[in-house]
Amino acid sequence: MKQSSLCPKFEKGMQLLGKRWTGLILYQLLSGPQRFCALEGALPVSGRLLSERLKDLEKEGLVHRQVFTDSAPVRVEYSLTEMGKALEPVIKGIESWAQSWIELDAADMADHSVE
Amino acid sequence: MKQSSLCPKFEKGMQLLGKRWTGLILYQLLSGPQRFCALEGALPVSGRLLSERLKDLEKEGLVHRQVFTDSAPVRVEYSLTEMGKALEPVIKGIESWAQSWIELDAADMADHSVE
DNA sequence: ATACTTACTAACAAAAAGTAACTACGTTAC
DNA sequence: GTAACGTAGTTACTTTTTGTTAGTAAGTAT
Repeated sequence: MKQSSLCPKFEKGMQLLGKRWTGLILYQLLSGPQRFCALEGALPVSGRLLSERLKDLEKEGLVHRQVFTDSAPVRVEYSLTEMGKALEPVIKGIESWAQSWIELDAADMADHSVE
Repeated sequence: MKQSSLCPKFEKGMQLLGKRWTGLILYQLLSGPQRFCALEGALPVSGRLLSERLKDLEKEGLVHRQVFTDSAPVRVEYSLTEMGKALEPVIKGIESWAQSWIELDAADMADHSVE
């Protein structure tokens, strides 16, 4: 293992956001608490990975998981904690950066059609 | 492949930043143009991946690659383009978020010592 | 009883990352 | 002159992470 001269907090934060899907999941949750299947439907991520990422995010304190047993079938709602909400300006920043600078090529367009 | 309802530009941007090391490489380059070996030394990333990421970032237009043949051994300097520099507030935002919210556990500390 | 829903988990194949050794090319040391 | 060194990578191989598909448990609707 190599040593780095970076601030370990920053490095850990980047490692978190630098995992596939994490950013998009947080972005989805910015619009309010959502259920597992809603996230699964909104993002091109499989249930397995979504479950894994949500578990990570819960463990790190960015996301809160609440189970509703009253209604059936059981609902599970995910929402942002204070820590998660604190990332809003960053995520919005990425969004507006992408709007200004990213251009799409044929491959990207293809990714957005159904197979 | 699944379809997503997200803005494809945002999704592409997130996919870019959501790759391992991309964020840290850009962070390093914020402090000025740097050579390959400087980046390799500053980050806990191997030459193989660093080379791969820099190639990606160059292709996407975030990073500029300049070869100096005058001096020997040949130097190669990487620097941020306008597009790359435009990410500065985002990266700084992640940095200050991490400072405020991330806490380190034993595992993270271990990652920062030499093996 | 059977099919359906939600929220997962298990098993396996494919892709990406990690590691170590190697190349090319000119430079300097002996 | 040749052996070792430094830079900027690349190749070959292993391990880890993702992606895909199918299956589970608990309750509901028909």
